[in-house]
Amino acid sequence: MKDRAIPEATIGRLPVYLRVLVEMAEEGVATMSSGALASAAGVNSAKVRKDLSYLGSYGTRGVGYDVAYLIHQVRRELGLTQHWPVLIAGIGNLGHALANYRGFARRGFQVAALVDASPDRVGEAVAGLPVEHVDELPAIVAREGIAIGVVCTPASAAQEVTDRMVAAGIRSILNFSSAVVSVPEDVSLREVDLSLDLQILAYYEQRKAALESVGSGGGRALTPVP
Amino acid sequence: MKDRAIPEATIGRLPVYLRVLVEMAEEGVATMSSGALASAAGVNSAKVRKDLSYLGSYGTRGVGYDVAYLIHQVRRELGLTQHWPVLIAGIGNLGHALANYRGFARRGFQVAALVDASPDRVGEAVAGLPVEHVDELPAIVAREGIAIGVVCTPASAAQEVTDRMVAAGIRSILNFSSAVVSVPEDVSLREVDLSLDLQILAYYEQRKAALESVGSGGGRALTPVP
DNA sequence: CAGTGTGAACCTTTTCACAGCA
DNA sequence: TGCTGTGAAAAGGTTCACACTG
Repeated sequence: MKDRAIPEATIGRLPVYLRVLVEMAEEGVATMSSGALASAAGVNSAKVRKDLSYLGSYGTRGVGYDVAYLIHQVRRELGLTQHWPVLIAGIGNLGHALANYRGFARRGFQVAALVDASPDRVGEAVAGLPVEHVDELPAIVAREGIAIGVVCTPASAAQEVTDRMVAAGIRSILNFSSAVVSVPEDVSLREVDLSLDLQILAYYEQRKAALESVGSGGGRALTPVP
Repeated sequence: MKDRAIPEATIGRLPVYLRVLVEMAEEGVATMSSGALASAAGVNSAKVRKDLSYLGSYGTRGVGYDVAYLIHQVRRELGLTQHWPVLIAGIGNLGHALANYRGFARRGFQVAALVDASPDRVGEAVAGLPVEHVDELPAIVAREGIAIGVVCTPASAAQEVTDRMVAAGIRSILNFSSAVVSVPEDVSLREVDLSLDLQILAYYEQRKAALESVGSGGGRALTPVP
């Protein structure tokens, strides 16, 4: 291990390792080698070792890593030893689904409040929580100690609701709306586009189809490509 | 522009550019510079130019890019000029939300079939489609010409339903279940973990909190870090 | 002796900087 | 003059390979 700077790429993989480790712990596995963890996480073992070495030297040569201890260390590094109250804005289809999603709570993210701009939805109960009006944001953030805001509104409302979140003191925002929004420099923002990976799959699918038609019917026969 | 190999990093950004371009086209913008596109997409302009140069030389020096023409080129490259019938497996909260998600259809991905393993759900109509039984997969894939399968089942069922999709001839799979699944080499697979970005935000949030406590109450005062 | 931890080599991606064109 | 297209430099990330250790 070295200094305090963990590469971004590693941070992005820690949640994956954590999921595997927790699963293994539940199955009673006490110890795991980098190779085993790698194949369960879908990466290679050198990467696992390098990633984990940024957290410290928590492995045992000739044996592997203690699963329970490593879970603790990864959680600590990611900041998952504390609870993070989350607010969801925009209770449409997706907001609904996320409010009910078990995976959040399981990882320490408690959905603590829901807001929407439509008076029709305000008052409705979703996932055991009342939908409140977006005008209440500052009060809700203070009341629940909201740390992270999740934007599930239509694209047209995304920037406005983001601005309101920032004004209410939220400094980490996860944006599911398909609109690019901007935030002040001290606010963390991540954009998730549900159709992005579908588009990437389409690219590779098209590519496969192109290769095949060359190989079979199309032009001259060619060596099939990896 | 050079040969036929577009870097993966670029492929991942093309959908973002496309979204911006379509939005601009709708607002009547005819021409856009790399700088304008960059700031709307949240990247820098050199990256935009390099990315677009892989598609060909479609810009005009001193002017910028023709929005409509560029949209066409990006769509062509991503394979979005054709339609891709999509099947969703696992009609829980998330499956429901995705079945109703407008963003898919808008980008050429028609949700053409829904399957579930629970007899309770089979027959139910969701988003105007009947939920069918997962046993019907081969018939459905043939009938609808399914190109892409989306896994929204609980983690425990993910590998099985994936195997069934592969057996039925699907060769592109998008996995929303929080389980790592494996597929044969000729099948494309992408994993989306909805709580991953939340965990990454937690990491940075924790970091900000740590820096602050050092700056104010904690130890010696320190220069605040970017 | 199996498996970690890590420098060093390698590859990919980003950024710079500027020549060249509309 | 303003903005593209692109080599070349820099940064970042991955993989190799092996010394070292429980």
